[in-house]
Amino acid sequence: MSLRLAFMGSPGFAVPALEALIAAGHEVVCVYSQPPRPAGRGQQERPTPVHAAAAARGIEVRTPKSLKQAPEQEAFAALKLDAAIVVAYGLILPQAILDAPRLGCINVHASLLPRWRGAAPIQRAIMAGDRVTGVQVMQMEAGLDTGPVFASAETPIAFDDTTGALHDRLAAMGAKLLVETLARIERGEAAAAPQSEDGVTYAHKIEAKEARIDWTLPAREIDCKIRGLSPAPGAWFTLPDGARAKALMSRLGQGVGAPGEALDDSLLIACGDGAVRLLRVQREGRGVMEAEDFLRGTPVPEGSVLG
RNA sequence: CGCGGGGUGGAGCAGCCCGGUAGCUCGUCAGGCUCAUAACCUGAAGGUCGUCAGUUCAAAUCUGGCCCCCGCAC
Repeated sequence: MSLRLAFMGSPGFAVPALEALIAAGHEVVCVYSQPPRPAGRGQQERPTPVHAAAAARGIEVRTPKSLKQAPEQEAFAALKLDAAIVVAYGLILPQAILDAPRLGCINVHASLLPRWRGAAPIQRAIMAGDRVTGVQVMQMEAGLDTGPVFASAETPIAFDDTTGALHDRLAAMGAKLLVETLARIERGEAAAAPQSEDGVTYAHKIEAKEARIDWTLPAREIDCKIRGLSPAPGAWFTLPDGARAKALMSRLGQGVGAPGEALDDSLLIACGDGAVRLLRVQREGRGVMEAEDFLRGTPVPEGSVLG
């Protein structure tokens, strides 16, 4: 059995889902993704990861800036889909789009709803110190990640998890769960349960200014922020010489000192409460490296203070 | 052409401004010391200095092109 589908997604997180659908034998007739925009160093236009993956497989890619206009909605309806699979697409889907496919629009979301509805569920879960998270497959509604849930899968968040690691794990889990759930829906065996009305939280997009480390905060929070913002955008601070650096991995440590003060020669840094040991660091202009390597080029002796 | 930093033995860096026989920390290998060690001592191996071309008696160092990596902004 196979369904006639459109896939709507943009970042790397969505690529495994697209590939899994194809591998499962579904007919992905069209892929929607955010339009290429000048971005990054050099301001070159870059297609999204989903766009690139779809193009590489010869699938038609559409990149409308909005789906609110009638022509786009008509073009979508003309696909005569069984369902549209939406994974981190980044555009609001008007009711006309949600209603067009026979089975509606089905979404893969990287959190245990209703916790962390919104744009950055993986980062927010780690930053908040959650012990567990997961992926869910749900029926889309007009509201932001409010639809009833078909299926979910959980995974614990380890003390050394980063957004990067969790992202890859959840992307794979989501792809698998999506294919399994789609099969059940196809057989008419799937039931979607409404989300709880309690425990709703929103995973707001990560803003540049919150990536700076405030050493007066408790070590626990700083550790979670470092891992939650790793590898991108990366929690940053300033070195004694004024250069900027990112902390990509850390571990809670023990010690007391003025916020930002190095308590030994190995990047044990005092926070407002407790201390964190920085395990992976990147100085501006240089590559990411383990603390041991970093310190060989940029010593941070006990007593020096980070900003 | 958005702004900027960088490519030097396996790793991280210095040397470049003021051309002249490649340095530091670590790692590796061998030997020594030690009850023992990731500690200490001695010795060794290992580098076309990203790449192409130019200037020069001489280029890691000066000039130009190209490739790659990264920070900021977006």
